[in-house]
Amino acid sequence: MMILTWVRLAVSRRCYASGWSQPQSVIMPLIRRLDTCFDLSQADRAALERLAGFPARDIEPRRDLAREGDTPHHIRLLVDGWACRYKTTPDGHRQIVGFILPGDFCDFSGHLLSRMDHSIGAITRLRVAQIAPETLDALVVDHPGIGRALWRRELVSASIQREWLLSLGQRSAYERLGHLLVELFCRLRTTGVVNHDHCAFPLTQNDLADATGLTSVHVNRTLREFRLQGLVELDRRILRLPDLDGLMKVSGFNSAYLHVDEEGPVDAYV
Amino acid sequence: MMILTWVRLAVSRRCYASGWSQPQSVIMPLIRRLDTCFDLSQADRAALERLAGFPARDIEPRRDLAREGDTPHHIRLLVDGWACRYKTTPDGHRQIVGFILPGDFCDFSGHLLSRMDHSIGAITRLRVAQIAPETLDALVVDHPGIGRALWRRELVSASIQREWLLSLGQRSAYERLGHLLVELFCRLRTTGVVNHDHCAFPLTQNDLADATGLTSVHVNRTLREFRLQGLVELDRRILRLPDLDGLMKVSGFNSAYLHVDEEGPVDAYV
DNA sequence: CGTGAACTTGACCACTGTCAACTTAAGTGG
DNA sequence: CCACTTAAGTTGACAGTGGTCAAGTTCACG
Repeated sequence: MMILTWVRLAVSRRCYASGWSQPQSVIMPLIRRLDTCFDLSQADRAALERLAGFPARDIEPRRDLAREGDTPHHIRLLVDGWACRYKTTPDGHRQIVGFILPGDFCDFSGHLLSRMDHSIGAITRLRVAQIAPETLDALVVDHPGIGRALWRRELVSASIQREWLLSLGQRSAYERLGHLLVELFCRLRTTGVVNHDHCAFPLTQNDLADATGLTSVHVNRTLREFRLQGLVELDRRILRLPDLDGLMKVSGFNSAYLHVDEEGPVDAYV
Repeated sequence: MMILTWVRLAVSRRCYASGWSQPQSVIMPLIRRLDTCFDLSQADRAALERLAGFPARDIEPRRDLAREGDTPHHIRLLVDGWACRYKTTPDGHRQIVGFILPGDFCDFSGHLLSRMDHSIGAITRLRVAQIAPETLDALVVDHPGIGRALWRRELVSASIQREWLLSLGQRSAYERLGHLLVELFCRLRTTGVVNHDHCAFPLTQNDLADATGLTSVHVNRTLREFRLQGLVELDRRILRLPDLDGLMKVSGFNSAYLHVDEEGPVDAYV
């Protein structure tokens, strides 16, 4: 109880009071993410750290960062907060197709493809750094290792999308929701915001519904079942997974698709 | 396993019977695909054409090219035939997460990520060219335009995956199946195997079910409804869409996500 | 305290899955 | 050429997962 209260305060400070990331650099979340997954040389790290002073700005929660059809002119790096990629059908149904966590790029692909094929929405208040394409261009030319790491991050995103397709197509509501919670928990660990068995979790049941292709009513029913079984506690924006292994088991979770701690081939081209 | 024998020129009877064009060279499908979508310079084209004599081999229909967990050592280019990417749940349900058409690479991402996070299965008999990573490496170093085109192809694949997520999560069985048929029809046009309103279509109703997250029984029922409405005729592996615009309408199809005929930013980095 | 967003629950039901039997098509060997 | 075999397609009866609708309650915040 005491712990939960402390975390809640920490969450508020982190997500809603801007200025959390002031003392640190805007680039730290990115470095941390690349570090845990890939092999950056000292020179690569140093080059990245030179971006530390990059200007960042805040985005209000529940606002759109980009819309389908936009042509992005900057490459935006999420420094703090949660965002999501989503698409809508002509008749207005929304599907969240991915979550963007600190250290992820927002419109990396939109830049190469000239138009966004999906929208990006802020879940919480966001802190976003804008990087000019030329800057990133120069960086990857001088440091192929960084370019490779960034591309591998894109490929991991594609892998996660494939796992979501498996979830939406073949898993039951119960497995689907459990799988998503485990995935987010695992990904959050690499950003260092998980304490033991719980973490800040700003998604509403409606967000979870849009991500799993369920209705919020059914998400609610499913969460109740998880709660009764002692597998998930989700209350006041705090997610607690008291039995992570058990939850992984019932949701058919295998972390291989996240490609964590995986070395790429040494001779890989950029 | 290197047991499979290399066959240089044999094109399967089945492929001819299905009405597929005979490939002049192993690299033509790739050039055609890159050409229709992106801007290749004359030098880029020439460099690609120098790969024309690359050895290709045939794969039996319904065999796996790769399995989840494999570490691919070649980059394989599909020259002729249809393949699919798929994943399975622990309890054996299969979800097709994408189709690989002539001119597509099979294990581009698997190479950079060291392990396949999904399997690749042959739908028809395949003709596949194996390209050594070093060869492709040298190619993209000498011709950044090719590298950019290849990466944009990967990003288009990711975009298609997102559209599938929208389908699986938010569209009805009817819309979902119609949407998939239109998508495949559009993509096949860029490979030049579509005649007016029909084309060879080797997918079984079971394949369609695994791709749409439905059962084959329900795919059958839905196809019947399309047939009665004069929107789809699918018989003996020939797909006919007599009213493409009508089918697009009822399935909520908007081709923007395929990023066809889209120019990227001129200053894009590789 | 008041207000709105988020959450919760129950009653009802439809879209799609399951099961099973049958038909048709395509290939195989005698 | 035909009988046999097997995969693919077709249909009906029935069931269940998850959606819809509607009425609450709780919570966060001004």
